[in-house]
Amino acid sequence: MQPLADDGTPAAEAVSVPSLVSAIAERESQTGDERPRWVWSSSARLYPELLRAGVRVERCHDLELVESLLSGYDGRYGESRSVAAAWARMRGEPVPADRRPAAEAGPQASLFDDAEEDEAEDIAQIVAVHAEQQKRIARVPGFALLAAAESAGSLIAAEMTHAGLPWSASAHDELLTGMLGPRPSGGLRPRKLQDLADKISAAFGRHVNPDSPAQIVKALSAAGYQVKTTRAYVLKEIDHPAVPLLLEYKELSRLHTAHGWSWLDTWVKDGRFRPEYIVGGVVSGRWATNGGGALQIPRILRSAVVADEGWSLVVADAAQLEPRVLAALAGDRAFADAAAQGDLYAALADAFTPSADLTARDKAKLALLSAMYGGGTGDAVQLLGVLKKRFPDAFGFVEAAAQAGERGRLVRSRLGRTCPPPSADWRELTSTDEDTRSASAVRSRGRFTRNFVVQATAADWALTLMARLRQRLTALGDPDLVFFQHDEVIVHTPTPLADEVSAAIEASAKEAGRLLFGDTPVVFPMEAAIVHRYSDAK
DNA sequence: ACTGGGGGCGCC
DNA sequence: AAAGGGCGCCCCCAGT
Repeated sequence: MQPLADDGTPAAEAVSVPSLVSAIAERESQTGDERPRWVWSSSARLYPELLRAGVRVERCHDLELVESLLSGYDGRYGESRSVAAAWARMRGEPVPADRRPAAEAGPQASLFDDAEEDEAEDIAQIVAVHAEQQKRIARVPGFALLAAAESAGSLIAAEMTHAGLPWSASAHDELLTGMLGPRPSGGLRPRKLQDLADKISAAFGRHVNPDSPAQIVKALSAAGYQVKTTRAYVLKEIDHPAVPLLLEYKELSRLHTAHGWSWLDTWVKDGRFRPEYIVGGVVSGRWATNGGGALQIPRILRSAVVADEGWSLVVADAAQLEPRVLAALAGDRAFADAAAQGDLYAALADAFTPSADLTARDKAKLALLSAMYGGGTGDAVQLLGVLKKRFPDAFGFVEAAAQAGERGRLVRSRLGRTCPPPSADWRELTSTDEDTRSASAVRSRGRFTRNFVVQATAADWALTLMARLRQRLTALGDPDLVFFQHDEVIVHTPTPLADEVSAAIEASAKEAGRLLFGDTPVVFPMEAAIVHRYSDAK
């Protein structure tokens, strides 16, 4: 493994060093311009080992992530993004198979110790692929920022795993015990769940496993209620004594299975929750996680996220991010004026008439969500009409994205992240003659591209925010980014620095807006709460 | 015994 | 007329 320090010299010379970790540490300990942008194949594979050795790097260029972005832009999705594959493609040679299947190419693989093995990266390939990527990046406005932000994200992801989210196992355990009863031994249900299961069977007058939707459907049918699914919102409409028990069972059962004691045993060590974040794991640019369900932590468990003594959590989320992104993207003057306000939905409310069950603000929110997600049943049809009339450019922007999708075309985020092309199956389903083509497949693709432009640009914004914030936090010293969930961040900081962290977050949010959209009236408020427990925010 | 699709639901 | 974006994780259950 031979990362290349790209310090501006056109042809870098290869230098052998006795210890790569030490060599990187030494360069990073220098000041200002002496610190390079490290060009390497993958932060996910290489950076954790550096962090364990106590070395942080300021900047990098992650060749694999950038290769994914570039090939996606060219409409080639899912092809191998390894340096060797990129090298072969640029020379028109046969693309070698990945050495390791994607599933094994995780960050646990270490490349520092076996530079002589076949894992060794060829520095000539790295130089050439990097140069080629630079050329491709320069052709697309915004892509330089996207590549830099994605690469910064790859550093942040590894650093967040390294730092871990402060997690109180005892608070978590107490919460579970309070809600479920004492921790059961073996594979038994906790007492509270078993009680509910017994009562559910009693209410139906027959044995019913509440974990089995099929059994619930049958039991309800026997009781005279025909349902197709047993989702909570369907059950809520049914007047049967088993229903409240089932709803309570579902909620507690989910807590137990997804974030119960076994989760605690598996994921929390030494007061830290360390999920593995997957940068670029979602096509829209959102992150995914591998194991731990880090992006689906139930709100109730936020009381287990507790700062260390003398430290605080600075919790901040972007308010109404996606509609603001739409406003900035669409350049709709009237809509952007509303998005210049602290409460965008309230600012739109005067376009809507309140009804018995919905305020004008509720209606504005519903109309916007429908426009961005492709919904629009019942009431929303009329609300969408209002949106179309009052904010034609904003409405037209998402409509155009939907139409592009329905025609099989690609759409992109502000910075150029591109949606995957439709599958061969989709082309087959939608390209046949009028009688047999699948209208639902066409519409489904339209909903996807309609949402993509907004969700992916929101991800552009969030990633840019994170990159800027990371730089500001480095200047402050001790504060650690410890959590990132789409439009929300948590920083763990010595309490005396908390105000400065808050200011850094707000400044970074403003800066992200400027970097993406330039001079726009749209604001991106991101107000931070300084708390000891996550649950105390908001 | 294992696997993969589907149901259901947590988060945004 | 109806039409609801993106994920990860658990369990069930049918197929092998």
